[in-house]
Amino acid sequence: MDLKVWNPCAALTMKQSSNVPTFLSKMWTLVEETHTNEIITWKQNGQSFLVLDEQGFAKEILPKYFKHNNMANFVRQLNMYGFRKERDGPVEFQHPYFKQGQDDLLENIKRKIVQFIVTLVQNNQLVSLKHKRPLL
Amino acid sequence: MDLKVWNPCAALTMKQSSNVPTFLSKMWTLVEETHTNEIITWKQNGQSFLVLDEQGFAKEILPKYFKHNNMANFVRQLNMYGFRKERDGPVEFQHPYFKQGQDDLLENIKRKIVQFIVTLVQNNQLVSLKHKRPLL
Amino acid sequence: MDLKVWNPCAALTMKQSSNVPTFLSKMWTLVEETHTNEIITWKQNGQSFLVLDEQGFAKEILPKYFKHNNMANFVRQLNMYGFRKERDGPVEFQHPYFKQGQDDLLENIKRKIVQFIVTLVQNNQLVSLKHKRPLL
DNA sequence: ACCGTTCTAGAATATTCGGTA
DNA sequence: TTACCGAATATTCTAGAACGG
Repeated sequence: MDLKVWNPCAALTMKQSSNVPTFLSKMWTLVEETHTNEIITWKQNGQSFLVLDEQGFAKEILPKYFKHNNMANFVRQLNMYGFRKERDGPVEFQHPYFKQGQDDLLENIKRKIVQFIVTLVQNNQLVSLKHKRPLL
Repeated sequence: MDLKVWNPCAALTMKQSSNVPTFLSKMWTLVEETHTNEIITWKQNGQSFLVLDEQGFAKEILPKYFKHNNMANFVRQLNMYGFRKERDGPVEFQHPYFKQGQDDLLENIKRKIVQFIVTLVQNNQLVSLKHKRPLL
Repeated sequence: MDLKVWNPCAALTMKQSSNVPTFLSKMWTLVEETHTNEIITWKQNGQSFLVLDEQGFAKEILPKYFKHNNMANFVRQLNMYGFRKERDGPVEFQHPYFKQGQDDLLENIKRKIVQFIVTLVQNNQLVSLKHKRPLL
């Protein structure tokens, strides 16, 4: 098996101290990066981002930020955070709170929770056993 | 072995992020296209569309939008969405919500569901086992 | 807009007239192909297959047999037919009836059906309305 | 308790083949 | 005969689930 060089410490342009999950701040950073615009970049209007070179993105960009080099894993995370893919066409994802130049919106993006737990919580059937309080 | 060139990435005039199925937005787009009016075009009143050159449509237009080049497949989709063919005359299809210049009507067109499931649901014999609720 | 070349008509070494689904016969054929052994090939024991060059497989092999060029779509089909991925290591999938040189075993591989329908059928709650018979 | 990685499955539409009214 | 439909597989996008950190 080949030797992969992980570099999860690529310089982030936004401070990691905020309450924004690591995935979101890393992803926002790598889309903002201008010297990789041939691979991944904002769409013209800055309302979504494009992956122009899926191969290069998976093998060169991803391992610089995450512990893997698979596009499928990246997409799984995108969906976990509510991003949607543009159908038919080049790889394009969007989220109402993921926009060019506005990293302050990222904190509005919430990671999805396991659905059957959400339902139970909504039905007041599930509480935190540790702190004895509702979860949502 | 023959080499077929599919190019399903023809530019769409509608946003794909809408809730309109891909087939409808693609089809509406290709009928609207003016530079292919010799092959497929709106009827004079804009209430239905005509396929003037079936061969050209199948072999040149279809593979630009879909992953096939068969007229029969296209017609199957039309029927799935409730389009009806005009008897007697050139190839002409119509649907009450498919009109020239009005892509906002497309969202009213509903795709048919597998019939035996529809019937069972109407008889209240089919529920989603996952969510414990009727499917329709 | 980019131009993609689909060639779903690559010569098959097994006759398509059998009752084996297209996906299985195509996949068995492309694994058997010796001139692409650098990209995809049988494991030494012939009990599973390896994808050695995922990038090349997705962009060069897949579109020669199927109407897409995405690894994810290929994996979805594999799972639909019951193939399992080998954890930890290079891309390796296996199925008890998918073995080197034995295309006669392929007919034992069954495609999965939507699960909630399977359950209903097993409970004798779902029949074909057309032919008035159980569906399985 | 939450996030990240991985593999598999759900669900809707799309393509194909063949049958029926 | 022709238009339409049934049903299975194929393609696409998203979610479930297990596990570890």
